[in-house]
Amino acid sequence: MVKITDVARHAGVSPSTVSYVLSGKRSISEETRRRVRASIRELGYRPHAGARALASSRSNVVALMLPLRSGVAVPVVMGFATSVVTAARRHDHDVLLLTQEEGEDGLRRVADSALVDALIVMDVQLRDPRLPLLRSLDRPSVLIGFPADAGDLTCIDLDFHAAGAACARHLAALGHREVAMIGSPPEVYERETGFAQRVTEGFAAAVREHGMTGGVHPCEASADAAKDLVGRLLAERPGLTGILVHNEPIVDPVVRALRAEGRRVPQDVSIVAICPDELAEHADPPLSSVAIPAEEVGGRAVELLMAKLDGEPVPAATLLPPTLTPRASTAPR
Amino acid sequence: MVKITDVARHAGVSPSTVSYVLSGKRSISEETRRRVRASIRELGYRPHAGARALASSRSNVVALMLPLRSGVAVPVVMGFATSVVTAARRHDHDVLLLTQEEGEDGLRRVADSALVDALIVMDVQLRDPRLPLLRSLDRPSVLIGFPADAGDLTCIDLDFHAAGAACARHLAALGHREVAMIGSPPEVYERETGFAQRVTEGFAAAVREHGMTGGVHPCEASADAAKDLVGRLLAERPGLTGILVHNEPIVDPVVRALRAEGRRVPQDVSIVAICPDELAEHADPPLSSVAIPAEEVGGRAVELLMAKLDGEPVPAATLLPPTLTPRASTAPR
DNA sequence: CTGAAAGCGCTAACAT
DNA sequence: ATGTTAGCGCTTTCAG
Repeated sequence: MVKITDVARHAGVSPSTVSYVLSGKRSISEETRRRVRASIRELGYRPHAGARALASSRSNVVALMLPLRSGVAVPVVMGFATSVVTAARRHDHDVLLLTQEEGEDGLRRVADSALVDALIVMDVQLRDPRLPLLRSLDRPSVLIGFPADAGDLTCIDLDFHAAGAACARHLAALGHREVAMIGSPPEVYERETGFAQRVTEGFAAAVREHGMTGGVHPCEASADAAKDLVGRLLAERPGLTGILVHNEPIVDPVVRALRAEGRRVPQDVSIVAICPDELAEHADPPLSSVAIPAEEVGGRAVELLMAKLDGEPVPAATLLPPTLTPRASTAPR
Repeated sequence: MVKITDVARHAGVSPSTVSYVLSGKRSISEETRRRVRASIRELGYRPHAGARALASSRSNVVALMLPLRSGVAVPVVMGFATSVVTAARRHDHDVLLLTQEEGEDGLRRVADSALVDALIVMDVQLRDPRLPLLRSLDRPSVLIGFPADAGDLTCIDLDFHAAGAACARHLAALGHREVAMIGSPPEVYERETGFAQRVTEGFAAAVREHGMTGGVHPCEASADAAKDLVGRLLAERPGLTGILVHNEPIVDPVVRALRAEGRRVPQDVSIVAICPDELAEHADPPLSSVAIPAEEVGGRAVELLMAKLDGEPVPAATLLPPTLTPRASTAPR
């Protein structure tokens, strides 16, 4: 194994000079830098990560804890993970993968053993048991999602309130007056991640603001429940022409239920969804939708983390503005 | 930070004794072990990962390189990743996540810097540029998938030949005599991962063996191409009653095309697919299928790696037997 | 069964 | 602008 002393000897300098050439932490003459760089290349030198971590108390690794639980869309998680890795590499960091299953112990383990310098935690619940732990760690962290009481923890996520509002506004702009939102199962609004609640609020506020009528209807994630609900909605509100669906598994069933009731999409009823792009694109018809910008969330989360590692102040909350992509499921009334 | 000397002092022993209690590399009296363990717990001691790696030249971290490219099913990749992490933890190892994008340089970087002890590489191509590199590294690795020339590299994957055969056998057992396989796009058979080729061979062999008739038809991954091909097949072979589809994106389109031609599934034509369970379950009707056992592949890959790290010999090739799950898309002729 | 002590390879004062 | 050197915290001979 090639070590720093080998490089130093080969370049005719001291080990510290090699170290400084690498870190750029002090000025080096052009000539010396050139020689050292050449030696490094020639010998194929790679600093030993462990030695470096020991001496500098920086591992240049960040932990990323991902959820397994169904309920979180797999493509979203993957997109998020890859963008975190890519962004981390831009800052010369690597990513250690943890599963939600490891929980607080896992986070404590990698933090206390100095395996990682910082942590990113995805799928944060409203009352997440990991929060007190993260607060107690001496290492910076970023949460994806907003817990009930974030305190001074750094959080980032799609602005779900704005997403709900954007969907209502989209329907309003198309001339719809009577709308409805088909939401997540009731229990999701009670515990879980809180974003569901925010969508309903944003939707309701925008409905009011644009002088439309319509409320929010939680719905179990089964095709039968969707069919029932759609039937009921149509019966009770004959003038209904626009629906926001925020309940991934029943996006398709809702459309099918409408057709079964003799309504065409989008000619008779327009549908907007908050769901992964993949789902929206492959639906029949392709759905106008707001997607979770997984790539951007991941990238930004890393930027926040790096700023914190550098001791820079960062905003406690970052809300990413939603983007509504119009597709074939919405039309003017 | 609590260090080993703190624990040693607290327990009234030497640092090396603490180390040996932790590693179990030499016998310790019951009494001493008890005291040391108590001190460790009481002080909340965690060995510094970097220091440990430096002293022992073992980081207890394995690299996992995952593909981003579309074409590899996202849920399969995720299932694989989580099973690798879970299995690695059972062996007291952590997992460093790399993206395919990082390529050979990424692998070299983490290996040469001693960041990782071993590597798992997914989505291995027939002629993969990473193979020579992996061979040249002084660290053990396991490949998911079989390249054209594996040499003595350790590989593991579903036995795709057996999978193709199992599907043909399933149709034969149901009494089908005229069958066909709708395969991947032609270019997949030329380069790429080689497994596509193996499916066709297994299918063809079993068709012959069971005295059935039927060939393999590559197909572009578009609904139109699927429709064309189904139309042609039905026209040319009026007696056709069984189809194996090995082309994820067009599984649904094939079923729809059959219906458009007036054939019911499974009453008129039986369909078997080689695709992720998720897709098969949600199809209409749910598809009899062989899935890639992502969980098992991940777990076994880690076991192989750990064996290699321990200097134990392992088989160069591991082929996991396929499991065909009968669902609603196949019926007796 | 346990201790003492020599590094592992690198960084960061401290010098000059 | 560069060199010298004292650790970083742990494992592992070497001794007993």
